[in-house]
Amino acid sequence: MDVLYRKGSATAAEVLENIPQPPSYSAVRALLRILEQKGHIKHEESEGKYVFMPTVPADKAKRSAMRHVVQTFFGGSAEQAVAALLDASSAKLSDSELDRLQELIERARKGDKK
Amino acid sequence: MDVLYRKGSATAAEVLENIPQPPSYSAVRALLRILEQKGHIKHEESEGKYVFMPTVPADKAKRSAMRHVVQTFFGGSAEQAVAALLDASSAKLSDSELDRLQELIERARKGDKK
DNA sequence: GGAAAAGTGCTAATTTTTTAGCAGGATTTT
DNA sequence: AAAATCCTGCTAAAAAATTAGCACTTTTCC
Repeated sequence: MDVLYRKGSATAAEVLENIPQPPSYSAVRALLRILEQKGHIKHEESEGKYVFMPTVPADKAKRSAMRHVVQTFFGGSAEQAVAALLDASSAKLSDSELDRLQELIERARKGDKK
Repeated sequence: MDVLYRKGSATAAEVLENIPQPPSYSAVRALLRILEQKGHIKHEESEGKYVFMPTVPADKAKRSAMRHVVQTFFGGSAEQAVAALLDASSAKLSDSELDRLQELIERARKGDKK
């Protein structure tokens, strides 16, 4: 699933390539079949290949994943989660990115008009 | 693992209680044994019970989990991740929390002195 | 102190995953 | 167009996870 969300979609071979300690090609195909049975992914045919993709749209999945991490590791505190995020990648954030974040917070403060 | 990180530590029975669609008690015990074999958790004995806890300290696990989500769902962009976080829980953030976040960003901007 | 309850260690059977490998169809290459 | 390659569908075997359940020890309760 991670591979599919990272890439958006992928063939069985691509999924295999993107797994760290890869199982066999057979196992990947079997897994993709099971995931499809369970409704987590679907596939389309393109040039004779099957291209797999998640059934749950990326937005939903993002929120869900975030919520899960915040719940599991930060006791539900978004503040602490953001702090960890900034801390873990502070070097990578440019000034302009920080500017945009400031603005986001301002917007969150003023109202919840999405 | 999620249960253990959420609660810090737990007995087999507690783990079972905290799993949504719980498997059997036997399965939980077997799983805990396997996780211990693999080195992901350890246990201490307390009043005759085994109390299980993660071997990887919470800090490390937090960062790792965050990095993983940011990589998988936000293409490595911490900014987008923060945005999603704020968006998903904007209603829940108090003014004082937002204040602290502003300050965190300021600190991230000025220097990386941890 | 003794009975009941709760917890672990173990075993064996069932179910699920993982694996290898082959037949057949489609694509690509030459 | 023939050959080679790639990919799916399938089957069968091996490996791993899940389950139930019993013996034994430790706690708890009366």
